[in-house]
This record gives sequence, structure tokens and C-alpha cells, in this order.
Amino acid sequence: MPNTLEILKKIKLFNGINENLEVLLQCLGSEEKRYSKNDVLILTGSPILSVGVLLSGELQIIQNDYLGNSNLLTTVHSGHLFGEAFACAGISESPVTIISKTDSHVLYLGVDRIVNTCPSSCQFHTQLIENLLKVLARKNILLNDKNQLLSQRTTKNKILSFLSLQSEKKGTSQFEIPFSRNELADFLCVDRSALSRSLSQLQKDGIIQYEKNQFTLL
Amino acid sequence: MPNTLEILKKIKLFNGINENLEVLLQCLGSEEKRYSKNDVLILTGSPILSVGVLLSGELQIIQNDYLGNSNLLTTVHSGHLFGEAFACAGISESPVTIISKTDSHVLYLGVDRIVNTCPSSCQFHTQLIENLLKVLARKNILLNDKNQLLSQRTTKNKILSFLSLQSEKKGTSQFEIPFSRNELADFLCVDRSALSRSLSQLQKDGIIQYEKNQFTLL
DNA sequence: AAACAACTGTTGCATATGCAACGAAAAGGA
DNA sequence: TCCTTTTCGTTGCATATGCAACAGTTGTTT
Repeated sequence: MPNTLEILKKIKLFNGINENLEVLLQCLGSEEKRYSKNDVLILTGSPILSVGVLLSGELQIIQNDYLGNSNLLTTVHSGHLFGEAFACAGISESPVTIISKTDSHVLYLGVDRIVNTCPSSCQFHTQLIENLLKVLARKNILLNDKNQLLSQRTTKNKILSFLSLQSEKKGTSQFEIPFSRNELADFLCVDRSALSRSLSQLQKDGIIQYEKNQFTLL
Repeated sequence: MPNTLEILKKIKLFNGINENLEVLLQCLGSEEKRYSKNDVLILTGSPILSVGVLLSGELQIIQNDYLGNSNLLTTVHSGHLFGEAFACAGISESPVTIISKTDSHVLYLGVDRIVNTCPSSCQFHTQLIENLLKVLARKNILLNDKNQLLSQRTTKNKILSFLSLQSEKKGTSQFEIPFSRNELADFLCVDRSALSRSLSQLQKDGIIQYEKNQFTLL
């Protein structure tokens, strides 16, 4: 149990409530669960009423295609939230299936208990709500950024969008990217060879310069 | 002023607080402002601390490119929120510029006043917070859907993704889409002629069928 | 009726992209 | 060190896409 608390203290959702976490969890009526590899946490169509916090292990969020093909949407890593959008949106049926890729350990927080400040009106509840808003809002911004990137029609423009975002984030025109070529291709939703080709062309045209993962915008 | 209230009552953010809106607005310390055509509401780099509600008029949200080109991100229509993600994310500088395309009328709600339930602890405050969470969460889901759509690499797959989402939403395999061909091409981020071409091919291959804006998935 | 504009489908063409395959370089393990 | 695996760039090729231009349709205005 102290282990659980240690993990939670590092999570953004609990920023600023470190000392009183235990009290808050009581007040929220949180629930811990353990899963084995390949267990199903949420099945498509079942209700989602709780925000999940993955304490350990790895989850996969899977969506069923229009053809019935199931495809992987995201992988959830230890220390991250999942299901928070669905839970907060108040939709009745989950559009996704969530399974445990490894053995895992999850904390569930009921949304209604988060929103409705407790009778004892503990002061950290307000902080929790603010944090939850912040988490959702930031995800929103990230999704927006990615959207803008993906709406570029050519690979070169996708690359430039990505690099300029990175540059902006780091504050310099020279920076390191956190992706391998393979991962970058996946992120930009383009073919790896097309990515390589476009990168070389951009460099040949004197627009960018790169060496491994070190990039410079010119 | 009664006019303002009438508009607000129809907005999702105020769902379930219709009767006591006036009280709530007092309690929130809201602020109304009027703008003329081409006025700047928010300039890139300035702080965003409030959620905006557009009561009348039309706004444009503009982002400056890495090359300095300004390009239109969204148009905000009467009755919709704007800036809510930035305000809730607690970021210090707006990454976008917001201008008034027409004369407009805006209501601002400070995020801190929303999050911190008022001393008089009016019961509708909780509802407001829940609504705000719901708005953010739903936008999140929408953005996610669009993301999945845009991550399709071919025009045909983008079309099929879009149509299956529509079909799912309407609950039938035959449905009407809310876009003209031009708008659909913009939405899918593809060329209009490429869209037309792919649509005919899909129909010829017996995968879909359409007549004007009436579509059927086969 | 005539003229005009908006929307949609079609086509030709240059180019970009996905795909598959190959080889070089780097990283890691035995 | 040797061998294996992974990563990355390159290339050939078939296909898809963006772009521009044109035509048919519809609806609106004059």
C-alpha cells in the first residue's frame, strides 16, 4: 500500500496533494485491482464510469474496425491515466476494449466521486478537480497539435511541422528528437522509406540538417 | 441581458443549471465584452485565464506557422466555447491569436472561479464543473476520432473511416453526411478531385453506394 | 430567356508515396 | 572476435495523389 502511494505522488493528477493523498483516496472511495496478462479490463460496449490509473504493467487500448478488424490505438504505460475521457464524457458504452498486456495493477477513481466534493469538503478535492481539468485540457492540446501535423498533405510538410513543433518546445533551432526513424515514421503516419527520402531531400535543399537524432532548422 | 441568458441556457456548459444561471454568473464574476469586426481578442503570447463563450458573431483562431505564415485553425460560431483548453491547461502564453471576424459579443468566465467552488458553495457550481469536464472530454474524443481518420494513409481508407464513423453515429448503414464534397475533402485533408475519384472507385467496386449526400455502406 | 456562379465529376499529367528488397553501418550477445 | 539483430539509407517500380483544366448540372440573378 505504501508502494501505491509512492507511485501516485508522481502522477500529475495528484499534483499538490502529496501529503494528504491517503485521506483523499479514502474520501474518493477508490478501488485497486490486479490483472493477469491478457485479462480484459473493459470490453467494447460496457460502461466506463471510472478514471483508471495504471500503477504497474502495460495496457493496450483496442478499437474494432468497421470490418471487424481490431487495431491497437494506444499502449498505456505505468503511471499514466486511461479511460479518463470516456469516463468524463459521460458516454454509456465504451467504444474501445482495454486489455492487460502484462500482469498489471490498477487504481480506479469514480468520476462522480471526483466531481461531487465530499461532505467533509476536504480542501484537496478542489485541487484534484483542477488537476483533472488540466490533464484533459493538455491532452486536448496535444491532440490538436498532432491533428495539425497530420493534416499536412505531404511528407515534407509533416516533417517540417513536426520539427518546428519540437524546436518551439525546446526553444532552440537545434535539438534532439525522441524518436527513432521507425517511430517517427509511425508518428507521422508515413512510410519509413518515404520519410528517409524526404529527410535527405530536405537536407539537400538546405532546409534542415541532421545527424542521427540531432536536428537543426535552417 | 435577458438576451444573454437565453443564449447561455442552450449551451452545454450550462446544462442543468437553467433556472439559477443568473445567480451562478454573479458567483463566477463573469465578464461580458463586445468586439468590432477585425478586433483582436487574444494575441499570440498573451495569457489565457478565461473560458470564452461566444454569444454572437464569429471568431477566427489563427496560428502562426514556423515560416511566419498565419493560418486559420478554426472558426468559432455563436454559442460555442473557445480557449477552454488553453485556460484549463494552465499554460502561460497563448499559442494562437483570436480575432473577431464580425462584430461579436463574448462572455468570459475565469477558470479559477470555476474550479474553486464559491464560499456560499452554491450547488450549481458542481454541475458547472461536471459540464466543463464533459465538454473537454468530448472534444478529446472527437479529436481522437479525427486523428484516427487522418492517420489512414490512403484516401479510400480515410473515406471508409469517415463513413463508418458516421454510420456508427447514426446507427444505420444508410445515412446522410453533413458535408458538401468540398467540405468533405477539407475535412479529410485530401484533394477534392482525389476524393471524387476515390468515391467513384469505391462505388464501382461495390463497397459503398451514394447519391448526393446520401450514403450506404455495403 | 439569358447570364452567371456554385458544385460536382472527370481526365491528363507530373510528382509523391507505399511497398519490397538490398546493403551498409551500428549495436548487442555469445 | 565473430555472429546476429537492428537500424537506416537507397533504389526500382507500380500506384496514388495533387494540381489544373474542362464539362455538365443546378440554382440564382438580371
